[in-house]
Amino acid sequence: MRSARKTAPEAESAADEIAGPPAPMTTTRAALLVEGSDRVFREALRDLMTMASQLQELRAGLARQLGVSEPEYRVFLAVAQLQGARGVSISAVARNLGVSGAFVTMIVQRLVRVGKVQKTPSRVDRRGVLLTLTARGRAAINAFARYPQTVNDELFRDIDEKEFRLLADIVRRVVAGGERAILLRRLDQVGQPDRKARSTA
Amino acid sequence: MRSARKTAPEAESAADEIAGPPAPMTTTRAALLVEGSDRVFREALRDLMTMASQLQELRAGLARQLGVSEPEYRVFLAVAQLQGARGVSISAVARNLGVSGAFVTMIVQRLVRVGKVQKTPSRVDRRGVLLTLTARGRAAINAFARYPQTVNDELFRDIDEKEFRLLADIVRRVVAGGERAILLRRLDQVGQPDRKARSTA
DNA sequence: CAAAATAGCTAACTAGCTTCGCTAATTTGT
DNA sequence: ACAAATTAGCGAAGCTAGTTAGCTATTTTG
Repeated sequence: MRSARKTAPEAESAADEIAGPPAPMTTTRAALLVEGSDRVFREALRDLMTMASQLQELRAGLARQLGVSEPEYRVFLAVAQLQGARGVSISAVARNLGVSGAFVTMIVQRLVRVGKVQKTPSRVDRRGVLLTLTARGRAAINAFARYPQTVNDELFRDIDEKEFRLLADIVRRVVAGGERAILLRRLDQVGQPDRKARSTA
Repeated sequence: MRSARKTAPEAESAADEIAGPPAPMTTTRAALLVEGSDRVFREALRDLMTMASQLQELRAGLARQLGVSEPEYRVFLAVAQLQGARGVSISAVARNLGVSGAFVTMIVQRLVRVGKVQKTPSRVDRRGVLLTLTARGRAAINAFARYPQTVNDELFRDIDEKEFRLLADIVRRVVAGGERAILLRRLDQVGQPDRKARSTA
């Protein structure tokens, strides 16, 4: 993602600010409306999305610093975090990241090739494989630690403790709302005469 | 995106909860640490990411409801929102969405093919084109309006007005922090003697 | 009025991730 | 004990979202 808007707020030409058709509300909850308009709400939603892509971009930057692609970075961190004392399986990493096992397999191959991660066949299940960081991987992650720190510190520079806790709390509740909303959506869908029907089981 | 984590919090096997190596802090700001640990901070960051992908998933669901792909949906809404009285140019939509003009061109072609959007050559600039919703497009968006509403209402069901305003405010500041952080990162990069340059192409 | 900039288009390509189909090992039902 | 079903991992093929490069037609500008 290459920096969204530049600084050019010209949406039309430069002469008229015609509103066009009314455009329906995006929420009906009074608490989310400011002066009867959903404008602030839409902006907040957009900011949320912007923040999300910033976080992704920053993560991509950190990945580059470490010399790996973004998905490699995610898998690498997941292994670091989940390996415990014996190592972690491909499928556990896949579940943790919410991606397919086949994908983790591929990514891990690259990480092994560059010597950051190690695969040792599991002794208790000979189909399985246990992933651990190599010494080089651990060294990399330690040497690297200060970058996420500076990034995160800058990100939240203007947020004080009270705000942070509130943010954490609110976001947790919105995530819960998200789960509900997604579920609702699914149920709604089921009512429909089944379009696409395939896969997902 | 096919449903991330299910509900299975099993990361390893089921027997041990070994901690593994210490894992470096992800922030140094005291305001972000709870009891000297960055655990809450990391969780908040993860929640933020989760929320982002929920929003995306919900948007994808709305898109399907409308019978278009996700990027088509985004372009469609952007046109609806920016068209004003005369229509909006391809490049304005591209800027608004933060994607390349070429991409918008393609997406718009599909939307034109399915009759939701209209291209009329601009009379004042014969290179340009003005995008507007067709009658069918407008009808679609109106018939459709209640879906985003129910989704958004459910999403923020537990958030009251005060919290909403604070959230909007905090997020705005974090976005500003994100811009700073990204900039910093860029500057840092320039200082370095260009590592790797090639790789992965 | 020539040079540079701008709007849009097409084509070729990349990254990230999925599904499908396979093998080998494991678990389960009888 | 052993056939049937399941699970772990792998490779290949394919999909989607997006990009860049290069082109043409037009407009703006020194």
